Amino acid sequence: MLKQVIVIAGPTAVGKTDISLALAKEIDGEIISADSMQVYRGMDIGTAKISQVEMQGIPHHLLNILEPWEAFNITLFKEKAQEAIKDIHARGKTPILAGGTGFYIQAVLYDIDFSAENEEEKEALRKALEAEYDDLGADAMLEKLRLLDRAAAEQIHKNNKKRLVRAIEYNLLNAGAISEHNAKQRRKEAAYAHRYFVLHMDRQKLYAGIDRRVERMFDAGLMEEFLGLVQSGCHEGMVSMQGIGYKELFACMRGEITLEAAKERIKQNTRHFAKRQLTWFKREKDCIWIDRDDFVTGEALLSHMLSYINFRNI
RNA sequence: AGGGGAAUAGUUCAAUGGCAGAGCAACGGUCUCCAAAACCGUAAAUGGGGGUUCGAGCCCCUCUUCCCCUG
Repeated sequence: MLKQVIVIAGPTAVGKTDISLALAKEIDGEIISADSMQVYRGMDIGTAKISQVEMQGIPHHLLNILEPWEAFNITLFKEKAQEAIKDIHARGKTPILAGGTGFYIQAVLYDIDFSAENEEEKEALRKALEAEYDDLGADAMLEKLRLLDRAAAEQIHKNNKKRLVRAIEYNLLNAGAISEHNAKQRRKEAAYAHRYFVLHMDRQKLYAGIDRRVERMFDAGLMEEFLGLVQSGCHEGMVSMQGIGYKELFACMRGEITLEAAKERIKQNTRHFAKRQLTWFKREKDCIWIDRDDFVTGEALLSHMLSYINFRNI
């Protein structure tokens, strides 16, 4: 019989943190953060990370596990999340996977297979292919992929350098075609008995909330946090510094744009991000969509969610 | 009040009197090793009224609105 996992997802700033906490208290759960940026230590304000005090004793996993100069990716996330789930189950508790990175949630929930490739070999090949893309152009690279994997070439747009390069790379490093691998992964059944909640609200309200939250981040010292990270050696090339709320501040620091412009850019990027998150969740199967506006109080929302959770047969 | 200038998509700007375009925003989508990343698509405009012309965003008259200068 499959073990249980609760998922709480939704766009940024919709209020996942509060609800996850409330639910964890109610069902004796522990929270696993499904977030690609909150894994980094020292990036607290810009990622809207929950503080130690706010956790109220509920264990949180996968927060602050890396330094900002370390690289993080879905393979690492999946590994660590699965470890945490196993550990929580072993202690008789319920794991609550909470966060906004849909890709990460999917990888864990469906136990997506990320083939073990030789890291050094892969990195070298990727660099070479990226250089080739820049030299020969998109059309030539798409043609290259077409010869290796016709189906993949039809699915990937030639302008999407990252994915085009990854597809060629996969086909050169592995026995099969990436299109077949992907098709196989897509057919997988969920690895856990789960309830996949997606929180959402009126788009205009969400956007207004995002704008307010960015203002609060600056009031709370986002610029100081950023400058501290730069001082300790963080630069634009790092994965962590691709985070919204940080990447925009480099131009500001160099005097290329004003602080006000940087703020606006952060708001804009966050709104775009929220939209992309929603697009992802819309495509995900078996989601229970919860409109926050339908519930006046947190208690009402919580009891609604609990009505979906049956502990004998989830 | 007088003089001058402007008015094109939500916005910033294009368009010899000859098929009104672009960037950004909005909206929709893709996604299986950087995913807070990367990429794709859609909709959307000539301020109102008259005139000249085969044909007007463009020329003329008028109204409206905005900006600048003078008092």
